[in-house]
Amino acid sequence: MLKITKKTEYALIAIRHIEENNELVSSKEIANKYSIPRELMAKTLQLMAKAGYLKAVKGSKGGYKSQISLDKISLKEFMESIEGPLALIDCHINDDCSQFNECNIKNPIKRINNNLINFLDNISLVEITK
Amino acid sequence: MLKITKKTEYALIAIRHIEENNELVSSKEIANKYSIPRELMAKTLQLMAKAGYLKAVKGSKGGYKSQISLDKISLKEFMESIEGPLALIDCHINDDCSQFNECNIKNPIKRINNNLINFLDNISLVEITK
DNA sequence: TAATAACCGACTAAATTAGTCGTATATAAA
DNA sequence: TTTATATACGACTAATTTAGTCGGTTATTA
Repeated sequence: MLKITKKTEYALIAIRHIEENNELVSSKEIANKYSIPRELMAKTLQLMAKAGYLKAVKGSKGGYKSQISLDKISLKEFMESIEGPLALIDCHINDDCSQFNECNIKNPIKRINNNLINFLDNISLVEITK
Repeated sequence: MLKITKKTEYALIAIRHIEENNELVSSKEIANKYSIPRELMAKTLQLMAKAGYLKAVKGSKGGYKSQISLDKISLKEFMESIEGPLALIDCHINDDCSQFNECNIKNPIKRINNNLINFLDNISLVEITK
């Protein structure tokens, strides 16, 4: 419960590593260094490139470099671009909960959810490098 | 990611319902009203009774009643008594992560995790009734 | 042209979460 | 004293989500 996924974890490890390297860094290199399955690391980096956080360079000697300022990105934004919208329970994303009408906690949970999102939105990615 | 479980959700629904009823309330009654599987609701209520939040009364005409003041319990405390210790990633609970030595985000994540726990510890269960 | 790296989708495996079932015990009422 | 109904509890199955793998393509360097 309340866990972050490995994908997100790997993404954070990668973004910190890349940020601390001026050179191009390959997925293989990161996977090796942190004992992360190669394919999974590769896929995650591709997601991050797609989201605009990284610049990808193909071919031999290729790899990734950072394309962002960590202090401009919130943890919330970063996580959502990797995993999709965050919500404590699903009815906050898709309104199709059959129990919805009777549910006596939807409003309180909604409120707490918003506060949580806000909490994550106030944490900048720079925090990861400290 | 970052979801709360149905068990926790059902527990919150139940605690609010019970709190707003002076009489004994049975698991069946709650399960019916909120379209929750009976057995699951029953099990969850048993957990809550074990944790001391509810008083259980056996037998026909039996059920549960509240044994706490919601404002005395934090969301963190409540969730943990139902689901066990909260942590964004497992290495914060059991120290046996094989990637631990190389991990470059363990400290930042630990910090963020503590802040999150703190956030939940500052929300009282009364919030659920508002 | 060989080696290497990003790219991408489909797939399988593992783990967690959700829900079920059977059986025992306690209590109230017919 | 029997029947109905409630909690108690552990073992089990089903469903969903998360983690990881595989095969093939494209781009670049040497």
